[in-house]
Amino acid sequence: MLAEISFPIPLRRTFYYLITEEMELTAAPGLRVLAPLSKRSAVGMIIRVLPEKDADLTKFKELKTITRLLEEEPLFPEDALALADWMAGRWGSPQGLCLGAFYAHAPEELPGPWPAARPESRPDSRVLPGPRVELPGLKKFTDSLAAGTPGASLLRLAPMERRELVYPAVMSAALGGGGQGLLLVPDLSFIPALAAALEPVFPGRVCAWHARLTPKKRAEAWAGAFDGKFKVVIATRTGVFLPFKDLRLGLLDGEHEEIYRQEEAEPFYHAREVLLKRMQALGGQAVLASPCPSIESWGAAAAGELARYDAVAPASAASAGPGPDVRVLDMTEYPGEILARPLADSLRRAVAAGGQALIIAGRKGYASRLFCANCGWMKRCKSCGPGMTLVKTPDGGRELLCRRCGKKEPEPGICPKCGGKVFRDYGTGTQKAQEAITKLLPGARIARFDGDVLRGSLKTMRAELGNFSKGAADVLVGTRIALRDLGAPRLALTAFIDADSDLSSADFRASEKAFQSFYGAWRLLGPEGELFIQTREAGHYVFSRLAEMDYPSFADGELAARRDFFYPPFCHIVKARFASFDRGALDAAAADLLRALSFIGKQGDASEVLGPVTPPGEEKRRFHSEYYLVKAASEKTARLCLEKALELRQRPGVKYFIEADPYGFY
DNA sequence: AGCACGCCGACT
DNA sequence: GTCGGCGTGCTC
Repeated sequence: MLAEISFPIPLRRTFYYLITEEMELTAAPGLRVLAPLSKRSAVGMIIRVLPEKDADLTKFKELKTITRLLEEEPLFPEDALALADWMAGRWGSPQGLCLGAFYAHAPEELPGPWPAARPESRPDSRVLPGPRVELPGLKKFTDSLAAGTPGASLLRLAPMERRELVYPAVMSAALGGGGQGLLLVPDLSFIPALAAALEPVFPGRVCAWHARLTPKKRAEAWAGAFDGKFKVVIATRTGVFLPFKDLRLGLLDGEHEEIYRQEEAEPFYHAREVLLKRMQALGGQAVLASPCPSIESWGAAAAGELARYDAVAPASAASAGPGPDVRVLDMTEYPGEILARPLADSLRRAVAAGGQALIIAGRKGYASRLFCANCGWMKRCKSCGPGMTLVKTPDGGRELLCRRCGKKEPEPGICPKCGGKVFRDYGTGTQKAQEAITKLLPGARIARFDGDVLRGSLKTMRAELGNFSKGAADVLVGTRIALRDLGAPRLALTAFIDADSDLSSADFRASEKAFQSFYGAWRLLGPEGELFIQTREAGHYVFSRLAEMDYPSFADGELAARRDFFYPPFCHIVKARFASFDRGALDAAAADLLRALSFIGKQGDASEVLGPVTPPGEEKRRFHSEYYLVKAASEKTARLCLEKALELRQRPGVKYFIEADPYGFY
């Protein structure tokens, strides 16, 4: 007999090995094996056991034999093989690496009495009731969890979250009948407080999992989750692959956070999707929680795929209470000003009163939008919405570019609204903002936090932020990154100098991210605080319900826009980028791709191929690069496109970058 | 990913 | 004359 083995190596193929007669009794898919591979020994996983006659062995000369089986029963009660296959198709990484994510941290020798110690779990008398939480809507949700019906839900949290109260209540309700819970968090810094909050409910059985564990702690955590010693594991992204004896609840905190997407190294995946798939395979419960859910999840809830619960007071009641004030400033009314008058006045007042302010400027290196100097009219992209950017053409001319879809148009000579002939560009980076504030507040202490400081050194960066938090500066000028790393100060004022730089970015998620930034900035304010947002697009729906921090209104509007412009969750995007010094080879590679994707658009759905897009500024280089985007109407079509793009025979001298669900397009 | 092979530069 | 840089190729 043969075993087909998958190894955690970046190869898109599996290997056949002989198994001994002794192994034949227990060898089965899902078991790890030790086997000679090349000139070393490697751990892999059996994906199939088959008779020799069923395998095509003509391509190689020698069959090796498996050294030994590492266990007698699969590590994962759910089908890890099926999950890995799904991951591989969904994000295009080799199946072996996807499967490897599940067992990469497993010790070669499994701990304890095993597999005997895997009894059915029973209601657990050691689970104590969770804390009492008075949040409208939460009781209904915890009751539904306690009923134990398998399914997935979206839990929208109150603006002031109170996760340390809500999550213990959720875990207690879901696990009272037995089983284990997994709590995934965006960052390891969230773990200690949540662990402390969960400890009273599951005394001695709360465990942490993250990348910085020492090898010993790591082995303990892995084994404790595996054999059921731990009731709840609080983990960062990679925790989604941990083994559990009896996983009943997977709870994803801050489900909108981009950190859940693994894009730096293979295997590529999104922990949110893996968790949903895994809990579905287990027949357990999945909960996605966030005060401002991703539009993907919002859409899934609207489509009935997720049950939505709102653990918040109704918007009307929330806006009636005292809270930070939100003011959207229409910059067409303040032509030429970096800080509009109302913002300048408030800023001066706030700092004079001893308060601190955070000023968010536009991104560095951001190419600004073009608008009419007379009436403020701005050229927008017809097919996807955002303001267009002025760029130089290879022959030295100028044209307008949509940074989102790559559409190009000639530069307008005359404003279609007022007939004006003078156009100006608009956009303010941190440096310009700092100068303006220095001028406005001559005596103030101003700190800066942006890409330049970041690149300087990690220490400088920490120092700047730390000093500001300690009150050593009155004003912090930074980019959006500053929001993420600032602790929890009680600010008197925060302001977005150029909110449009976020809205017009290359990413179709721009509005969603912008709202999340506004929300994040708003949370940093003290009760009397003020949030200012300067924009030339005051009519944009992102601002319409901002005053009440009314996320559902925004999300409904954004979802409608995604439907109109055919963006996720209504389509699946596959991006294929080619790079080469050889123009001809690059063109040939692109032609290969278009040939392979020629079925797109012929099936009567809305699927389409966009491109080629040349990243701006690269037109004249000796080194060529361009990309195509497939907007596929279904996940199935997207998988097919991804598969075909990955199967392309690679032309020499051309680099291929194939990606599912690209976040930024450049 | 490992691991080996192999082909050029700079060192005891 | 060897040590060692990392480009290339292979793994049942």
